Amino acid sequence: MSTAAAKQQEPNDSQPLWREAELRAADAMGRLMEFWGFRRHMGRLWTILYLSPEPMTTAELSDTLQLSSSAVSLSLGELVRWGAVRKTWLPGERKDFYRAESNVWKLLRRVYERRELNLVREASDAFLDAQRFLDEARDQLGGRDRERVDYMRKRVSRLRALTKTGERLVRLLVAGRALNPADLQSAEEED
Amino acid sequence: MSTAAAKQQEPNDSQPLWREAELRAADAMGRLMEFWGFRRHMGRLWTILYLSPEPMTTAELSDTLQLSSSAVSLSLGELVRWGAVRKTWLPGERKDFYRAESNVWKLLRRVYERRELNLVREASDAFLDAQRFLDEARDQLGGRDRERVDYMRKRVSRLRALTKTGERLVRLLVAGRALNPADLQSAEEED
DNA sequence: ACGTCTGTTCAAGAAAATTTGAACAAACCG
DNA sequence: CGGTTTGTTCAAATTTTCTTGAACAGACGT
Repeated sequence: MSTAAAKQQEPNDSQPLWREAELRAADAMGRLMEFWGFRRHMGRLWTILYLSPEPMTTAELSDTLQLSSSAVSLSLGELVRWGAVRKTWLPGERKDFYRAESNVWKLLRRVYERRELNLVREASDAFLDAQRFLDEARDQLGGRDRERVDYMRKRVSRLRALTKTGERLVRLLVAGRALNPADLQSAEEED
Repeated sequence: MSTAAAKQQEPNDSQPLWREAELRAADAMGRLMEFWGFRRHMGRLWTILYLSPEPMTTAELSDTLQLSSSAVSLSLGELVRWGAVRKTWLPGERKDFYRAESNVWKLLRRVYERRELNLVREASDAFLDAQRFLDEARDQLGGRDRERVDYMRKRVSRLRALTKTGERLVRLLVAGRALNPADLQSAEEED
């Protein structure tokens, strides 16, 4: 009965007994996601879906988390774009239903592939740009200034090596291969 | 001459030739840091210091990046707390000088140890809490509702396993050991 | 075709964060 | 000491991000 009632938008006073547990888990995931650079609601919504044996509607979600329908629509749409949530339709129902993609590892790989890889590549390109500017400057300078530019060139190239290493690391992660930090450290030596 | 002049707060029009390169690199790192959840200025300041052969003063830094002295003080202080920048003093100088910690790997480890480890542990604890609430609820329910709670318990315990795995992963990273994603995936099975 | 039910988009309002100048404090010099 | 230089803290102001309600659009059943 309580299960069935939960399906309708039910008055705030008769929450299912497990609601508290649900919310705690959702909030924990929300904090993780927020820290990781996503909207906090994405983590919360995903968790509610992940904990539900049945696909849910936006109405149930906004009821559970006390969110406006537009907030749900926004974050849910983003989750769908990231492949973290799937739309499904139940026969005889007009509403959209949603279920969580439950393979978290797959999700992680996708995010790293689409987002982190980009990020690190852009940084790498920017360092390359910086190097070009330094090369230009070097040609016009001599003496102490040229020495200084040479120092900077070494440092920038080390930064670039770092991002390249990061790129490699993310690629390995995305490919599901083993990571060996020893490789990573090799890019660094003291001064 | 230009080198010496840069030491004083110099009028905006006579920038050293390498300034552009410096700024590009600094901005790239700023974006990385911001994405990683730090103040963007932390990345920029660190980079300027990292590219300088000599320790620098706050005045030089605020001049280079066009930041107010309070902004420099704030972000620089945070960098010092993270061990990413060191104060040094030059004989005969009253000002504080700063130099960048140049072992980036060491920095990464420190951040993961202090920040990410905490984060993941808190999430883990929250999931544990959620489990307790579910156990309580389970005792008071029967039939479909109990089944539903049991489903949720399985799922929450999978989330908890996930954060535990994350914790292990961060520990390995911090210890500089090899990471094997095969271990990580083991925590997951479809439904 | 019309009215109803769903979901999305948008712009205004609210909330949160960053930024800054000024006040304060501390160290140093003569 | 008194004055100067340097660094930090604070609260106000700005910017940015989030949130929401209302308008819009699409699909469906009658």
